[in-house]
Order: sequence, then C-alpha cells, then structure tokens
Amino acid sequence: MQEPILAEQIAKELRRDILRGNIGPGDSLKERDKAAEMGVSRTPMREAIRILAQEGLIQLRPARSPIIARPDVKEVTDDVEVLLAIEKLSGELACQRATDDDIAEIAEIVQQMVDNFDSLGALELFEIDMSFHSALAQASHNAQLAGIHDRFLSRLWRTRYLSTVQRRNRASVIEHHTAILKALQARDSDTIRLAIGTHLDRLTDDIGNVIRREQEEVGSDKAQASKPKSKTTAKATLVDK
Amino acid sequence: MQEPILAEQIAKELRRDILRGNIGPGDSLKERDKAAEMGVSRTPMREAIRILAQEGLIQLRPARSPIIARPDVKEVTDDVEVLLAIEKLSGELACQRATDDDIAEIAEIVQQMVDNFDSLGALELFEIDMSFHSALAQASHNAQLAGIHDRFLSRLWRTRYLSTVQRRNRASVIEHHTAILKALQARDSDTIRLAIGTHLDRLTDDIGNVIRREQEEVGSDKAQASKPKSKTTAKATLVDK
DNA sequence: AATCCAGATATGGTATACCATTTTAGGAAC
DNA sequence: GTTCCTAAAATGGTATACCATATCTGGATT
Repeated sequence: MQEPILAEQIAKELRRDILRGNIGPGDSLKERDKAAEMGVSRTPMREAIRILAQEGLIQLRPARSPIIARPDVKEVTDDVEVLLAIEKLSGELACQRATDDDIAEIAEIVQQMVDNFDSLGALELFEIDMSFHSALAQASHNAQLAGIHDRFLSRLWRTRYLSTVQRRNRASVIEHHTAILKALQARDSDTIRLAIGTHLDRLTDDIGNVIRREQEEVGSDKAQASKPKSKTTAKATLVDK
Repeated sequence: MQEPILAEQIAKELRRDILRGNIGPGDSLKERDKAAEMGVSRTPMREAIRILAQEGLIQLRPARSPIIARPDVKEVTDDVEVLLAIEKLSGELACQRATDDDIAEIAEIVQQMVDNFDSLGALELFEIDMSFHSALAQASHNAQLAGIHDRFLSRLWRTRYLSTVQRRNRASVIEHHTAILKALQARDSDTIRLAIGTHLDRLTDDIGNVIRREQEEVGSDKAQASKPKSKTTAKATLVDK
C-alpha cells in the first residue's frame, strides 16, 4: 500500500493547520512539544518542519524555535511576481505541447467549477481553482516547471484563499479560466500570456489588501496585549467569513 | 561563531562531490555507510540527503537507497527553459530596481573576468560566471526570485561546468556578459531580455551535447555491465576534510 | 532442475537518549 | 533599586538504539 512516510503526513497536517489558520503567523513551533502533541517522536517532526520551511511556510532561526512565517507584503508580491512569470511560461509551453487529453482535462476542471459554482463552498471552489492552475502547469510537459509552480502556488495558498473568500465577485474566476482555456485550445501563446496576466494581476491587489489587513490586526493585537503563552492555542482563531 | 549546522556542512561536502563528479550518477547513497564514512551519525546525514534531494541532485526512492540523480536530456533542457524565464525576469526587474551599487557590483564582476581571463583556470572563471548570474538575480530585489534562480543555477552547475570547460571559445561569455551589463546600465528591459536569451540559448546546445555524450557513456557502461550483477559501489576516492 | 518458502541480512524509518548552547530567573553586590 | 553574575531550565542539534520491511540466500519440495 506504500503509505507516505510519517514526516510527510505530519507535514501535510501541519500545512493544513497553517494554511487554514489554525496556527497563526508568529506562533513558535517547538519540535519537542509539537511532536508530543501529535504523538510522534521528534525525528519525523523535525523533518516535517524542514519540509515546510523549505516551502516557505515556516521560518527557521538558528538555535531558536521555528516560527510560522508571517509573510509581509513585499514577500507575497514577490511571490506573485515569480508565479506570474512561471505560469505564463507554463501557458506558453502548454500551447505548444499539451496533448488533447491534457486540454480535455483542463476543460473538465473548468466545467466542474461552472457546474458546481453555486452548490460548493468557498474552500471547495478554491481547491478546484488551484487544480486548474496545477493542471495547466502540468500541461507544459516540463516537470521542473510544474514542480516550481506548485511550490509557489502552495506558498501563496493561504493568502490567495483569504483573498478569494473575501472577494465579492468570485464569478470572474470562471471568466478568466475560460479565457485561458480558450487560448489554450487555440494554442495561442500570446493570448494565453495575456489571459494569465489578467487573471493573476487581479490577485495582486487583493492579496496586497489581505496582507495589509492582517498586518494591521497583528499590530493592534500586539499593541493591546502580549499573548499569554498558553499552549492550547490550537483551535483559537479560525477565519471568520 | 554561529557555524552552520552539521547537516548543511555535510550537504555542502556532498554537493561538491556530486557536482565535481567524485561520486557519479547512479551511485547509491546508503545513509548508514555514508555517515560512518564521514564520521557523523545518521541523523544529520539523513537531513543532508533530503536537502540535496530537494535540490534535485539526489533521487529519493521509497524504501530504497537514495541514488545520485542522473539527469537526462529532457530534464536538463527543462531546467534551462525555466532558468531562462527566471533570469529574463530577473534582468527585467533589475532594470527597474537595481541600485547604482548593484550595477557597480555587477560591472565589477564582469571586469574581474576580463582582467583575469588568461590567468585563471576554467573552474575559477566558471565561478565568476556563476557569480555574475547570481548578482543579476540579486539585483532584481526579489528575494524569492533570487532564491529560485540560485536553485536552478546550482541544479545546472555540473552540466554547465562541463559544457564550459569543453567549449572552444570561452571568450564569448565576456561579450554576452558585457551586453547584459550594458542593457542593465541603460535600464533597457527589452534589450536585457534579448541579451540573456542569447547568452543562455547558446548554452542549450552545449548542454545537450554534454548530456548526450554522458548518456552514451553510461549506455555503453550499462551495455556491458548490466547483464552481470555488478554492484559498482565505487566508494573509493573520497576527499574528507 | 526449477520454484518457492523461510530465515537472515541490509536498509530506511522512527524513537529515544544525550549534548551544547541559549535563554531566563533569582539572588547577591553595589 | 538596579545591575550583573550564575545556575537551572528550555530547546535545538546530534548520536544511537530499535523496528519494520524489503531484499537476498540457501535449501527443501515438487
């Protein structure tokens, strides 16, 4: 059955917690305590932490507890800048190399979102959104590119998710995806670059807003009271909608 | 003091060995043996292996010994494809955001290569070459971009080095670097993209040649060795510290 | 002779114990 | 009351011991 090794399961779990906001930016992640909490030993926990650090979700500090990364505006816009270039390249290459099956799969994903737009929640829709972008990168038939793409995608996951949830007209996502799909079907590199640019550019502003708001919250949090070190912060702050 | 943790020293050492060819593609890397060989315990060795796996130098296999990655032509050309896009973006952003100091530093690197072109060996020249590209990425003032750039650069290190060494007219490197620098000084995004394209496109062919040649060697190796079960544990030649 | 099973061995995964360094707290000296 | 020193606690880094499974070897069975 080949199940993934423990470290990866832990990483997955932690990643979920971080991205969903169950543990917030700035929280420290003592490998000893966290391992005990999850009922595993330090070794795989340590490995999991390294994985997430590498993904940019956790920040390692020499001889200190790792903490959940608190990306600032610049960091996130930098990420978006890179993601944009990567995804444009993906689109361009996909236009050249995507198989009919690839395109059909992407079309399927778009259709899936259209069909279920009203019945699904924000999270489910968002996951479909992500899978669309992943599939596009996959269709570039450049594994390295797809890999790096996924990495940046996951790095932006949380911020992007927050921005999606808060956004009023999520319908435009479908428009954009459709435009990208059309360009791909026409195998028109220039058009797909433009469409991808449009799609992601819109995100830049939203993301900026999300981060800035979060930053402010943190500021006021710190201003009013220092956090008591209770270790039961697990389910404290969930995204309010 | 603040010296880097053991795992990173090991990773550095192993990386050197891999890139320089002291341990070749296909060799297995048993963490137990290798750790004993280097006089460390399995824990940091394991961590080092993960680091290099992440960099693409080592290939992890479920429930098997990791092996030194043997990049095939497609993988490397894929890497180049990505590196090209990343570096073009770096150049473009550098044109917008590089400080005068940044540019001066890059100019200094170019000059350094010009001045020492005849006195330095291939390896030293190559290291200057690499530092030029790194500095350019750095000048983009996008840390994420610079990070990913360095990663792909290091991934291509060995192949690129081999291609440089064998190349007849290494002089063109200076031409290309100078062209890129000029474009940067003029802060001309379009020109720098072109110049970078020219510079790296030339590498694509060379790299292809190198890999193909290596592949052939391996092919003939395998042709004669794959019938009998040779273990080929080439564990000689280790330059310990 | 070929096949298959069982024990042995090798090897990666996991847990735990140990160590070094950093942080912190409390008390003594001023 | 403040400061500084020291010892203890916390915590990440490292080593080692243990475990599970995959691979290998040899012999028994057909």
